[in-house]
Amino acid sequence: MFYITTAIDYTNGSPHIGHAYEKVLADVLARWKRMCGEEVYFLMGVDQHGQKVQQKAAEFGMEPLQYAEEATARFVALWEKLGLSYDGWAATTDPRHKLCVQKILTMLKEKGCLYKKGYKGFYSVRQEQFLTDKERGEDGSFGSEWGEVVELEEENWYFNLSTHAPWLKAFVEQSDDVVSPAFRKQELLSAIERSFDSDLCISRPKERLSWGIPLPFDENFVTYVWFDALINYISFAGYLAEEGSGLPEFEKLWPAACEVIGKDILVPAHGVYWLAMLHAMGFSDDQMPKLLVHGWLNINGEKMSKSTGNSIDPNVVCDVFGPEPLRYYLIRDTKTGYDSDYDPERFKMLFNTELSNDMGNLLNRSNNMCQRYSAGVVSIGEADDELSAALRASVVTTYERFAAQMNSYQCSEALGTLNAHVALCNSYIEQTQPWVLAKDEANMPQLQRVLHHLLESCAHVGYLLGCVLPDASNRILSQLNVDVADKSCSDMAWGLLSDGHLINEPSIIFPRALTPAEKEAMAEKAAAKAARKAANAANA
RNA sequence: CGCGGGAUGGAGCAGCCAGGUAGCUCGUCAGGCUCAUAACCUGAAGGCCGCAGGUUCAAAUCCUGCUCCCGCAACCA
Repeated sequence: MFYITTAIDYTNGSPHIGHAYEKVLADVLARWKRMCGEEVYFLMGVDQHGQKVQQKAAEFGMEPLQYAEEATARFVALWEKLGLSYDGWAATTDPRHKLCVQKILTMLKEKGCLYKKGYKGFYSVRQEQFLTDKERGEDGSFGSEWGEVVELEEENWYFNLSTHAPWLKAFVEQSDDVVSPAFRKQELLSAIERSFDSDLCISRPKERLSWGIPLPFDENFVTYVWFDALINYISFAGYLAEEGSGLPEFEKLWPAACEVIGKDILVPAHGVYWLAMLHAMGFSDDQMPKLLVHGWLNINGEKMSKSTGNSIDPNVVCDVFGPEPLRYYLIRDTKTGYDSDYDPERFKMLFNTELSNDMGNLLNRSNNMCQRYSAGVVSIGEADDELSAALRASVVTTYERFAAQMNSYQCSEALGTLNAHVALCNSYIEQTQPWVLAKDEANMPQLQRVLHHLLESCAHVGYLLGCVLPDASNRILSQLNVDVADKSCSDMAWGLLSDGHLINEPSIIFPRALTPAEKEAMAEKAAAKAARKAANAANA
């Protein structure tokens, strides 16, 4: 079982393109594992409690639940649009989740992991949060942005994080795959150091914050939103679930094979709090989830932020380019784990070159020639030649490389592997020159061989593309009249097309995205080239 | 000395862990082809691999020091 989760998005605003990237990445991995024949459970969701939601709701004169549900609807609508194939939905206001959180709190209290303590500090009434020395200005006072600051003393419940720190440090040190990419480990280890001398406050007094899950043993408090949110990964996997809850069987899913998160929430939330929480609940070392940490999509090298107004709305991008081109761009132009830069020009370039010119055009020209020279019928002969053998060998290595790269989360590189085979096919056409072969009936066997090799290649490309672009994959395979629905990746081998196989009419899979001005510029360029050629011919 | 990431032809990146003639995509230029979405194929130009030392027969790659950029450290994928 491959249990994959994403961070649950906070419902205090609208999704931006970074949210979309994370979900598409997880979806691609989930689809890939399904293609490999593995059983997959893919969980996504929303984090609906907490202060920011309560504040936002108040701003709009709404109840927190109503506000959270409206925000949730915006996320769900985008996920629909992007074709995400999630199996479970984790909304933290779900009663089943609340029950699980409360059971865990009770259990931890019984185990002696929770305690109540007073805290005295400076509190910003406007921002509704405690301030630390870091918020103090040069002169030691708090800036005017905090409004009225009062010294406040209150009691709260704490989780004994520091008690688990030595275990956590040892666990992370010896593990070579708890977090990937590996370079994040150092960052995590230094964050763990900081947790040695401070416990985690896991409650908020109700008079300050009511929008949360009440502590089962102290009605005056609600649960801190991170403590609530992190539990979604197990609550919606069926942990401590009641009979008839409709949730999955926990023992089948856990531990999560892959929890996809952004680099900002590795520390302290997932790398420290979450692992320590699980350990406190009694999960053993081999029951710890694996974290896949991705980078950020920047805009012109700068962090995307609502305050500077450079946030990109994925809905708009979908409307302009379509959801699948967006999926392709996000995966292709981002090296998993690192930051990347959102650039509409590169977006168009990658789509037009790799998908339209190379892959789409390959299918189109292959299909066209098959229609023209062989009435859409594939025939398979006995003879062979070196170029064709090399093409078949490439299909084998393409599967091997693609699988290795996807299994190590290098999705962009996997698409590069696919493109390399496409380029080989285009080169194969130039070398075999089917349009020349077609001129002489005697060359028919060779021509048939070339067409067969091209179309079979296209079918494999279309199949592998399915984890990133499911819709385009279906269109390619249906054009080739190939059904691979019940095949897993390991079943795939040369021989999808049998002798006499009939393919369907060609149609453009990836129409080039060009503005009228760009089209005109291309036409001019082509005309100039033709004119130059004519002049050369005249000179000769 | 807080922590992490980055600096490679005009642009974006790979290569670095396991030293050995610098690779990919786009762009530019020149050819070729006409099956195809004015697409495709071939070739060329363009880089002293951030700087300075060191180790070595040999350094983009290992070591030391430095410079510059980005992020985290403080609700935010």
